[in-house]
Amino acid sequence: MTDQTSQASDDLAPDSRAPEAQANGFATVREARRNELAEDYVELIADLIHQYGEARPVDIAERFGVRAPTVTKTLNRLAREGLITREKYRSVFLTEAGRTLAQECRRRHEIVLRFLIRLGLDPETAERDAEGIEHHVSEQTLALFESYANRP
Amino acid sequence: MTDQTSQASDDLAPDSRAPEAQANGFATVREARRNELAEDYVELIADLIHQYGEARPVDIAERFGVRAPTVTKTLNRLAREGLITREKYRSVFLTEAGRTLAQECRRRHEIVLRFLIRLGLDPETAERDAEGIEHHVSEQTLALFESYANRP
DNA sequence: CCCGATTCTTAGCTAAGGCTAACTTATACA
DNA sequence: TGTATAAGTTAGCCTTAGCTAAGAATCGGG
Repeated sequence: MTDQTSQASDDLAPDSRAPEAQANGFATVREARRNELAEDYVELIADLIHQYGEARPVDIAERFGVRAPTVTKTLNRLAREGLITREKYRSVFLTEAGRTLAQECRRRHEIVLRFLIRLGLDPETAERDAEGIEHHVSEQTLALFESYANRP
Repeated sequence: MTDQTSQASDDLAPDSRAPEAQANGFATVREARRNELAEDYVELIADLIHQYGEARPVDIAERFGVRAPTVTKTLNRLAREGLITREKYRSVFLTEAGRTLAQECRRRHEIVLRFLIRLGLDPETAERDAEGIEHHVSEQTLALFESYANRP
């Protein structure tokens, strides 16, 4: 197995970072992936409380398009992680940590969404893509998105 | 529980789509999340073959920063799904489907990366963010990214 | 006030994606 | 050519995130 990188005129320039750097990158992505669902949940819970005054599992299930037991299980995890508080058979509340996280998520979501729309995307597609993208943008990227969206 | 949306002057405009539309959005995101790892693998395998002439599990493990048995297991899944072929204790090859997917991924990756760099991001952060973002951009967004990156 | 409908939880299944420990195969070099 | 080392696999564990089926709690209208 010989390294063709050093001598190659690589037409497509595949990822040229050292394996370790690349591994760190994937570690970041894996970490982000692990938090995505929690972030989606707190964001939605904040929205529901804002809209309806409370966040009920049944509404969470409907909005996410999953079944009730899935929601129960995930809410238990979020409670374990200190993002929400709850009592059996009652609706859900955010802890201070949960509220903070929700605000961060909302902020990122807004910036990504406004950016995509400003770029020329239709609002529906923008909303869909923002949902996926928001968990994977660094602060640096976010800053660039924001200034693009705010530009005259 | 009363709907405050209709009468509300919502300062932050939380997601105002109908629950069903929102559920479809999340279904899209969940679907994307399910394919992310497979896409990362075929993309890396293609890179390794391009760089070294073959893709060995040990190198895949190093680049992803995971252990060998994890790679074995995932490769088995990819083989089951028809994206790669392999024989025990040998390196990995892409099927036609795998090669096609790898090309798609590479294309998306390139466009997102060039876009982020063009936007002003430093190359390392751009690479990291691209890894996360590339799985969540629609064709429409990709087209906009591309024309932004290609603009004079 | 109570009974049916709704909501929520529990139990138990699947599959993915991590891990370690232990085993097998391949490789390379003395 | 034999054998130590490197590479790959297997077995078995954990967690997460889905699901269905079935049971428990809550709520509202008579």
